[in-house]
Amino acid sequence: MGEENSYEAIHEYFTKYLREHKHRRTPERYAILEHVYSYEGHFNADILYNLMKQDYRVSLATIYNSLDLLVECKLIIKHQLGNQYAQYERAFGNNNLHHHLICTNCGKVKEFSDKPIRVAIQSKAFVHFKMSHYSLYLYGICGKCKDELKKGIIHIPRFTEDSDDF
Amino acid sequence: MGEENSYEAIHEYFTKYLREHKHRRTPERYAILEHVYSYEGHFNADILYNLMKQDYRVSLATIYNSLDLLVECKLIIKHQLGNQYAQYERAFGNNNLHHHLICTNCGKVKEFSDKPIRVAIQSKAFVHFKMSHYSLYLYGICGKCKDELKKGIIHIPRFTEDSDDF
DNA sequence: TTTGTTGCAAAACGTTTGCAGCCTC
DNA sequence: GAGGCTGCAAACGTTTTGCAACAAA
Repeated sequence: MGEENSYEAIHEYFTKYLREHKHRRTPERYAILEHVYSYEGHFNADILYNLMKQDYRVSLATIYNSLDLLVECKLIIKHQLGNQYAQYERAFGNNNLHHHLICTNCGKVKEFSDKPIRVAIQSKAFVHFKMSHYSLYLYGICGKCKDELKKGIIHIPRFTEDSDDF
Repeated sequence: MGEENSYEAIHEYFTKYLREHKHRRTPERYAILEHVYSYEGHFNADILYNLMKQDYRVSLATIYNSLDLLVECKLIIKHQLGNQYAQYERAFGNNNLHHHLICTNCGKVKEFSDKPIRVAIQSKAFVHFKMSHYSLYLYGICGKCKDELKKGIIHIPRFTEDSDDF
């Protein structure tokens, strides 16, 4: 898609995708796209369902169905960060070139951006694999939890050959 | 398994962890650790359960309970690659310094290793976040599926385990 | 003895599916 | 008019939980 990330461009892109794949252009699908693209940050199916219920009659099944479709046409990105709700975020109009920090203690998710990492990953090529996108999750302990856990810290010996100094 | 010394260290580390956290050293926990550390590659709770059932009386609940414990003490790594079974792999004695290629068509998972990527990620430091480990997943289309898609075979929503080279 | 852990079964959870009717093409 | 899509509810598959019995501390 072009670099114009206005909502009209998104809408048009979706229309083109639906038409080319012989999927029907239903009002539900457009309503879902609209809500998704006016939502800042990460959301899940339930959040979206409850948000939409306020002013639109839509079922959870249709939400899931449409989210799949939006993932398929790369308008949104799906993250499975645990066995709770899958998380989604829009792919355009958002700063989507980010990675995720996940606190293994409290489960909080934060985003960060890092060019060297991005370059290293994107310059990787495979003979028998065509990369479309990637997800990088860094797990650890956030500042808040670090303070709270200070009492019970145990020493963890490293069995790995490479030592990692963060 | 030819790594007697290694396994002794693992066993000892686990014992220390259990003791320091005031968790009981039950035969089930050691049996699970043993099976996990003699399993090559990725596995899930169900695979482990069925494997252990053959020569050990253990319940799925205890499997899950113990896997959590092993994740907690960093003896195994957990991957949530979709909303199917969570996948685990041992953290030591294995080449765990790898990333994952995931085919978005057939769901096949393949490992690869890349030093520049590893270095870029590991050299990253945060003020309010202490990284313990990370997961990098590259999504795309594997060679096999690329060929099949070319011939018009559409979507194969299957999760396979056989390792073809990417 | 105390109480953390177990096996078992049932419940919980997010997601998918079956179906009758609706609506896009 | 055909059949893809919808809402609804029931079913699904994975994981967690409640509980009585057990066993490690």
